[in-house]
Amino acid sequence: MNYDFKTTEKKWQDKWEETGVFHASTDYTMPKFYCLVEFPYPSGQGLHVGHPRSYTALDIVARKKRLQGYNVLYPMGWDAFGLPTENFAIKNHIHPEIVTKNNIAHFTQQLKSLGFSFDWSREVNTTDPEYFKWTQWIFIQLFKKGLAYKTEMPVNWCTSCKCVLANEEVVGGVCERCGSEVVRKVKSQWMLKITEYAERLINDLDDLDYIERVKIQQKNWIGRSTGAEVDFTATTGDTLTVYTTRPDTLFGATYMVMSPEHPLIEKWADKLENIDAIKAYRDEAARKSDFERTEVNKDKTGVRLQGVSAINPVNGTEIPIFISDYVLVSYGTGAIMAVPGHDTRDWEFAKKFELPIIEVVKGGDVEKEAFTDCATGVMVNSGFLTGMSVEDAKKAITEWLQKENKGHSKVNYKLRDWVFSRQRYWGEPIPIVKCEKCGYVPLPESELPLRLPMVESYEPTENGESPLAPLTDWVNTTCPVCGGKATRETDTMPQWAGSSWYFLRYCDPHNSDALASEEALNYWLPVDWYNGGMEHTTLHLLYSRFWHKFLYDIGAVPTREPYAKRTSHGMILGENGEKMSKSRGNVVNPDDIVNEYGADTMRLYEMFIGDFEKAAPWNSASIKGCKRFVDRFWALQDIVCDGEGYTPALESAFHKTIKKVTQDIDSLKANTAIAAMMSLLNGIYEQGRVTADELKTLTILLNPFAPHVTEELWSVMNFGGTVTEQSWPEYDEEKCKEDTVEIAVQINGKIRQRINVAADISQQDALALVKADEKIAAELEGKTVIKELYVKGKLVNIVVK
RNA sequence: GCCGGUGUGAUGGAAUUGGCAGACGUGCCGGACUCAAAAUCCGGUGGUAGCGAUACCGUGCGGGUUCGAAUCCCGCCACCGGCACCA
Repeated sequence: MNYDFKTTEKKWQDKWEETGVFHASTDYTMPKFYCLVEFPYPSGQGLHVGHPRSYTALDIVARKKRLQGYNVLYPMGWDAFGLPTENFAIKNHIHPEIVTKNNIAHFTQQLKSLGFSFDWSREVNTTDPEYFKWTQWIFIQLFKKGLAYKTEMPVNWCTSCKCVLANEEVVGGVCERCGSEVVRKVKSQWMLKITEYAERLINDLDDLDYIERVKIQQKNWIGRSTGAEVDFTATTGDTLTVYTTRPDTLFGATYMVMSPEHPLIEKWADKLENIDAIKAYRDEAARKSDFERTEVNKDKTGVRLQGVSAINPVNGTEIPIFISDYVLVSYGTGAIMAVPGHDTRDWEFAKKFELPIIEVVKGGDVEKEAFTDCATGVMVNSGFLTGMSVEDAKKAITEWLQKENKGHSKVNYKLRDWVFSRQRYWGEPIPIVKCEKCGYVPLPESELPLRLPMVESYEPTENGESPLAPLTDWVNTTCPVCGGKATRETDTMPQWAGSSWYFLRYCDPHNSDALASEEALNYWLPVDWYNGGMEHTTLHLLYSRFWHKFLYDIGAVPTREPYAKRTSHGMILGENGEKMSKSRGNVVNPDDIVNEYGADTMRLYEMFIGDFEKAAPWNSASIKGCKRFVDRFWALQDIVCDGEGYTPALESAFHKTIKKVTQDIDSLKANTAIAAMMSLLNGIYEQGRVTADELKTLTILLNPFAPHVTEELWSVMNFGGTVTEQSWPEYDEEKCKEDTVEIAVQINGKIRQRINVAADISQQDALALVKADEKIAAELEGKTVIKELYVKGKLVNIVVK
């Protein structure tokens, strides 16, 4: 009988929905396992074949954990605010709410057709007011603790989205989402003080089970460096403070550079003889886009300040000051001491402006290039530091600065505060009003959720205002504190807001008194296993760790960290090895695969495609192998024989396969788990029959991967109940071993023969057997044996001369 | 430039405390079934030489360590990802 996947898969999906068999239990005495995948943005394009790669992998984990007796939470929801929906809505004159609803319906149907064991009773949606009520609540708590503040500052402005972007959203100088040019624009913006958590965000990584590349990428992004702040005195009497990671080179500082935007420039305006040239340079720098300004290989430019110079605190030398756009206002103090002998950028600048270069660390040739090696150099021309190693000199000079009150050690981070406002409609309204008397005032919690007003037009404005700004009826309000005139904040939150805490809501999704009950959070947190894309490492993953730590600090959640374990899947590429995209015409639609081959085959194929962590090209031809596997498994029912337990020929194979599949699921190697089951299946067909017990074992093993065909087989075989009610099979370590093994026989490391021996044979016996072999005996004839090696169960190597 | 990763048959990929390279799948070749095709089943399939047993070569390139290297070390090359004037 052929396997009819179409009706069978639908039948079981309906049954799972009806019985709610995958709903997580609220029996908090059971051992728990919280298994999480990144919830999708329900785009108009529907599901991508990349989505099921992650969802299937953790579905396998979730299903196996349930069979092992855990209370498993494997939820799904929608990260539904965002620009594509808004843009589609604008173009087609449909409200974003409707667009979102339709997209979610489509996604839901697609996900259900793949048979994932999500707990649909806990579905969350970031655009649901009952959900974003709590997103707004968290924002208010941040505001109350001084971690949300509004400030005027230069921000990244996407010229196409007409909206500001967080630093994390600017990739290679262009907008992460649309690829358009990003320019600098001064705007008043809500900011979140993620920098306050920089140290903890780095340090706490140590105790987490994240794959190494995620940790490294987050650390690099946060960018901690240790150095010193040094106070130089300007000839105006002002203190000009710089940050440096090389305080040891202080004697080699021959000039200073301030960023063009440095505030002291304004202060010194009347003392600067060339103020016009300075202002012209600053204006030019301001006009440049981020991309132009940070282009690395461009020539150094700058202007020397005429009329003001600085005194090097360590030796009293008067040195010139420049402004140049290679110094950033937003990092350190916005000014540097330049040591051209030992910094590549300073060296280039010094060569161009013909400034003196002093060697203070021996080991290179500072006339040819900057010598930047810290490990081997010895201090020279450096007063009391001369003769020290770089490391010792750093300590000595920092102590000296501290003692002389001219500086101190200092840690800096590349991480910047998070720009949190967006000038768009389809996002959470920021629940703050501006009162003429009281300033910024949060809405009382009783007024949450603050809903989006219904509007006719939500097009972005050219002047950079939010589409909500013209709605005077909504904007004008009264101050919750004094009752006076006030206006609402019209910017909305970025898409990353709702996704920063959604995993908390799954624990208790219908709670109207709190983001989730204490009891539920105590039980479910932390997430035991979280899988998602590498592209979120410095965005969602970092943001949500920040929010979680904040919530921990105010006692709203019981754990310091949200996710105990983080893994990441590789991308599925198009058949031509390029990234899948409409414009490349290489997009594979998961619906087509499910229709043609069925969900089980699709799931197996996506897991079998290769190493889960690596990118893999789609290959239509290879799917057949998985389809054959499903059909051959189904056909096992035709060769079921009498008898119990495992047949002797296959007993060890079964134990080994159970072991392999069990371990491989836990280490995210579904590809080799499937290969092992294919091998076992081949072994069964070679034997020509299978016992009911054997079939039961294989069915349970395969169930997490191919849930439909396994349930159907279980049912037609009348094995009783359903597979989901069974227990995960156990293996016996002893029985994984074969009685006899084939070992390789090497002479001088080259294989000359293979022989069968008892698995537990001693070295002595093995060697005796080997030497009795005709071929080996002939090889050894007339040679001197120097060494004999035996690796148990693997090989014998005889070294001869 | 800095950080991380990858490189294995025709092809996707297996194999890591150093121990039989190429598991499993695809494709291809041959056979069975069929009027025929598809599907299915059986056998073969790294390269070179040979009828053959077998021999030699073989994991990006060049060295090294070792009885033994895809795996470890040194030096390169290519590709992918991230960061990038962060002092």
